Amino acid sequence: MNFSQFCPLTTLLTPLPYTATFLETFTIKDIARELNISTSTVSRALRGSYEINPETKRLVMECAERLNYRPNPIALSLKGSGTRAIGVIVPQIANYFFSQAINGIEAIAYNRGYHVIIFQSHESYEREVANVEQAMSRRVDGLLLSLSSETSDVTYLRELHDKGVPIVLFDRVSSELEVTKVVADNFKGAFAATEHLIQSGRRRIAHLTIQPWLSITQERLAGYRAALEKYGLTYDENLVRYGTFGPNEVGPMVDELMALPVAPDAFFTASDRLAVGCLTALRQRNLTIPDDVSLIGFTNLNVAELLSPSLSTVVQPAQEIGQVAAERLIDLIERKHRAQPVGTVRIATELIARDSTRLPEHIMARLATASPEDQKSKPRDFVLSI
Amino acid sequence: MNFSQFCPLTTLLTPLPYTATFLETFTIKDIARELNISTSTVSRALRGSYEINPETKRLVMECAERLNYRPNPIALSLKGSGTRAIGVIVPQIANYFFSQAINGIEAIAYNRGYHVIIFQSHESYEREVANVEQAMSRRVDGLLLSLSSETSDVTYLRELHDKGVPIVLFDRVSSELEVTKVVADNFKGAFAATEHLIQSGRRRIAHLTIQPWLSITQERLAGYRAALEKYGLTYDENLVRYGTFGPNEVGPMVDELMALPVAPDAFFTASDRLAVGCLTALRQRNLTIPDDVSLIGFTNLNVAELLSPSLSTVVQPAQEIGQVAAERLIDLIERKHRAQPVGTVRIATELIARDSTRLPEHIMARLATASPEDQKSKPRDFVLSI
DNA sequence: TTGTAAGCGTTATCAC
DNA sequence: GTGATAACGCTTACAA
Repeated sequence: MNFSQFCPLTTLLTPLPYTATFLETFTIKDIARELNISTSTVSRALRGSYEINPETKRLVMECAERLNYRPNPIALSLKGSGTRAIGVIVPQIANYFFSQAINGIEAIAYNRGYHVIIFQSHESYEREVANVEQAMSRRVDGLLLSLSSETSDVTYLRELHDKGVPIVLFDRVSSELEVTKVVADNFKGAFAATEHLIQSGRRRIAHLTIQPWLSITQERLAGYRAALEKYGLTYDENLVRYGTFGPNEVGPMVDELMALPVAPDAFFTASDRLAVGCLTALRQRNLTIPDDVSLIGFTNLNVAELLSPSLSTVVQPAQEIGQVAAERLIDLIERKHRAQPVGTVRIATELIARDSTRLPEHIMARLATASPEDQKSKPRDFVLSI
Repeated sequence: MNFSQFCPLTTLLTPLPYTATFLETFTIKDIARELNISTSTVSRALRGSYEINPETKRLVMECAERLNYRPNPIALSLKGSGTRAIGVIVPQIANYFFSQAINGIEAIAYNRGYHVIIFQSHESYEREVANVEQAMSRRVDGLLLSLSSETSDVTYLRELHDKGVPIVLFDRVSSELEVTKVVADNFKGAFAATEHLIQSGRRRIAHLTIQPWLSITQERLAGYRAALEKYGLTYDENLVRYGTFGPNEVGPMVDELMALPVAPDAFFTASDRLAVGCLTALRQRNLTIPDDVSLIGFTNLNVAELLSPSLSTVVQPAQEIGQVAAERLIDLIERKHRAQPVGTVRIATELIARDSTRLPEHIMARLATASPEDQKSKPRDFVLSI
């Protein structure tokens, strides 16, 4: 599409010059042609680089403005000046955590003039690699990714990183990669959740969680154990279950746990799905909250709100994680910090406690008067002897 | 990065030639240089166009394979052969409907070799226009969009469409644009919801809905009215409320409605948010479901599941809408159908009825024995005289 | 059947 | 200060 096509000479001579409308796309060539100067001059004027005649510059700017000139990002990319696009690879978009994270990413990216190209790995290692390759072939300026649960070998990312490609991991990170990472403070979150359950009078806290090899799983488990330890409760591995539970698999798991010699009096779940699955299972089995058990989830705010008032929760700061991750990545891309310290940023989680977690007051009162030994030795009595 | 850099001549002469590893990026030049032929020959061999010496072709293919050659999509775009990317513009990613829709879009796009570039309008007309402009400047092959609630003037899209840019609208569509549209069957969905409430014994059904000028709002209202009419109930505009309610604005609305001379005995809400807000408001006011009122929402499946068993719902087929929209768009881009009929595709909605909507059996029984006139004349008596 | 050269929009490196 | 020119990776007339 050439300028002359829209702006015949006669128009050029009129006092009111042709003005571009929405989405007509002009190039520096068009500007050069109208002003009878060379494209290089136009280019220079536009980015104000070399010393250029102020008058020429003014003319160029004015003309560019009038024609609504927009540099062609594709040509820029070909020249190697970056695409101002970042690739985001997540396991699933239709997962509240990730869609909120993407929301945060997009907000930052937009403000800083970047675009977001989304890829889903669908929890498949192979597809994740393909996605990365695709993103690179589109010459994204950087990569933001949350690893698939299948991914254990990250050498392909290390190669990339060694080649200088800016990479930031978020949420699902790998300890085998020395890149910037942004995660929720899973340890503190799990600690707070467990502590809250203990302070609510619970002693046998089951923990339903996801794949054991994920860093987030390990951190949460560590927080859970640390809280138990602080209150002198023994860690019982029978109470911890790992997996990729479908909605109908949580029920049997709950049954199994409730059939233990000493059944749990609380559940701490590690995800939206698990929280919902567990809640449903408990309801179906006519177990009431908080009389029979407590439930606390590691969930996203909106999900927690939907489930309210049944669910106490540790809120995952999904959006903020996305924001911080995007910020760090773009800083890296633009080399804001010559030597950005490669480290892990932990975003604080928030505990939202609902009454449903807490034992009824009269039982709490009884608990308070019991000696600590008493509490430890016969914990379930206090809870289920209602 | 040149081939010679990785593949010194000596290597070339060995029986086991150099093989590229992940993400080394070679060009047709590299292939040409290694095979001592011209880049054009390589290009032709690669896309099998002109008749080319089968042997040459074989050599080229083999070499391309070995070097893991990937055409540079940016160079292709510059040539004007399309970017194999589609722009998706939605009001909000972190909205379950849209994230599911995007999920469907991405799935189809991936299968057909396209990438998805996401933009959020944040319900702002201005930003929507900016997004479209950005998408076009990135030379996306087509546009998939769901209009912001602020958008009433769509001439900018008409211009684009007239220029031949493939466009498909989904969910939030405009009647002023003659493009392919993909929407949920809002009329039937609303009809089914309303009918279900009526069949569950309700007679004064309030309808909380979103902005009145949106097509989806109008279609739903039409379905609601049609169902009322079918059962001989009069339409009362006092029972219909429009708006962009925040979570704390639904409560007062519910109060207002319950304070009407003849209060509603059911609520039909038009979105996740409204359903949740309404549910919360009812709970806070100690109104029980279904004893006091019924509630049915126009929501997404996962949200409904989260709220289960409190909420009967008409499920929005978000993912399928995304899939169909993406399919139609890519068909358009690839001109599968020379003259694709421009029309509106309506994806069926599904009614999920939970017991919570239905009046208790003994009341239903009383209702059944009452004469139709009786039912019409004193509807609330039947419902609230429990 | 293959090679040469122009061009897509832009910037950088030269000259002038 | 400004204008040619080459280059980015690729496709495609046109020539050979």
